[in-house]
Amino acid sequence: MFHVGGARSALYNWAVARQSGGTFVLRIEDTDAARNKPEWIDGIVNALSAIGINESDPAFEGPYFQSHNADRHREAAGQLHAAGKAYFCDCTREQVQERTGSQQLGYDGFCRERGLDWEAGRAMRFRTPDEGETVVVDLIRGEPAFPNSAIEDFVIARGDGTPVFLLANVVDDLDEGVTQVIRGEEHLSNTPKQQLLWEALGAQPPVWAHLPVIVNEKRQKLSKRRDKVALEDYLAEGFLPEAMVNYLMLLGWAPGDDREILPFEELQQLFRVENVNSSSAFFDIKKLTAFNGDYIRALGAERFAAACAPWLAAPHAPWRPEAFDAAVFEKVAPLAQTRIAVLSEITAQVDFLFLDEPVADEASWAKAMKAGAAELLRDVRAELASAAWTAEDLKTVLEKVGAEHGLKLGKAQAPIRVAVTGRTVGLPLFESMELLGRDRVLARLDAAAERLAA
RNA sequence: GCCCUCAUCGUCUAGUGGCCCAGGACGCCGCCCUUUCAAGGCGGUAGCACGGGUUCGAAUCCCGUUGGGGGCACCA
Repeated sequence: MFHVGGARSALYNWAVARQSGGTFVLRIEDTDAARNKPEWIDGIVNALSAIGINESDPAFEGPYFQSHNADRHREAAGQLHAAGKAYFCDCTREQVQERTGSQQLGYDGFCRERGLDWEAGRAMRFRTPDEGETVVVDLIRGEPAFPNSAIEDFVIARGDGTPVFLLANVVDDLDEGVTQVIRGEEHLSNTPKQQLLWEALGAQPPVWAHLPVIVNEKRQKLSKRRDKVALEDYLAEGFLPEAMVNYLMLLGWAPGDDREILPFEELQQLFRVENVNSSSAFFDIKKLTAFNGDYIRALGAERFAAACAPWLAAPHAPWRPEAFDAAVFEKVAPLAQTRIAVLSEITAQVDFLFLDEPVADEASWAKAMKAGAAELLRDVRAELASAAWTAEDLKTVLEKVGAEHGLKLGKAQAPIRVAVTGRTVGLPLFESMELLGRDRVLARLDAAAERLAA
């Protein structure tokens, strides 16, 4: 699963990398090799590729697993210990809490001067400065300063000797020559720790850019558990990658002029990390949907048909596969194109053309089949039996019969529409009837009349 | 509890001391167009969290208050 927040970070990184001639590094950040599954990389690479971040591009570096660099992580831990910048500690959580008398206070530095040697079960802690402050250079937030006294001697290697994520990340970034890190705001508090590590390892920390988190309607950070956050899910539902990319780029940043719908190429050039907003942003599915509708309407006939294809076949399509007629679809496609905002909606727009019987939408039926509907249906049916069969002719017929019943076209078409398409709203009626053909239209009118009589 | 951070229409944002009695977009409402529904066109609704400063002048700078978010693991 690829998180939309991750997609936005990736897009921003990608834009910066391509602007500067740098590279975008894809790394699966998990220090535990046992947990690394090759499918993860495939899934993420596919998701990135779907939004235009291609593995084959020279700006793309990786992908690889962090755990593959485990030896280097250990080496760095050893280096820190040898330099006296880290020490071993055998305290348990309970012991620390007992000494400090608090669950909130962090580690008390008990083992700092004990000179413990490595032994299974002893963690390695980094010796943080007692005074001064650590200043983080952040392109989005300025230079937040963290008092060193508030940073406890944190663990950098576990009791089994394996380095933790915090250290592993620094070592990898350092080895790869990373100079700029664009990541989520949730990492900001850990940044001073990482910077201390960079410095202890004798290197210059990178410049950071901590993006505001993406939140739900309750203003909480989007989470897998309660929110729909998988990029793949949105794509699978019929959001176009281009629309998603456009929307994501604008979540926390704006090009500056009043334009919003822009191709990625242009957004990429206009993008400036330092102009990214610092406050959290709400993931607004309504606006995403509006963007998507825009992108759908801009599609050429061929691309639109191709985009719809998955929804016109099993398992999405409710009709028998052999009932689908591509030529018919091609004719109504332009009419349907302005009526859907998400591709999955195409099915309900055209289903009456391919279903043996139109769907029975009871609300529509109740709304349209009022008093007089039966008579109208009967008279229209009689005229239609011999009328010329073009949309224009059909309209003329209905206008005429409607007038005889004292109805304007808008009112008269309603029962016919429900009888023929099953719904009160949908594609233009006469064009639909023309495509459906006389036999099927008459049969449906008969069926409706029958139901009305019962 | 401690540390960090954020604050412009409901939402995403423009705005970096006068161009702003705040602009755009989504949403919502209305009108036009119209065979329904859309699309399209036109119009409307709605905001600088609060309180103090600084300044001739503040959405913009400073301080405070309130409210929100994130982090503080031998998780990543």
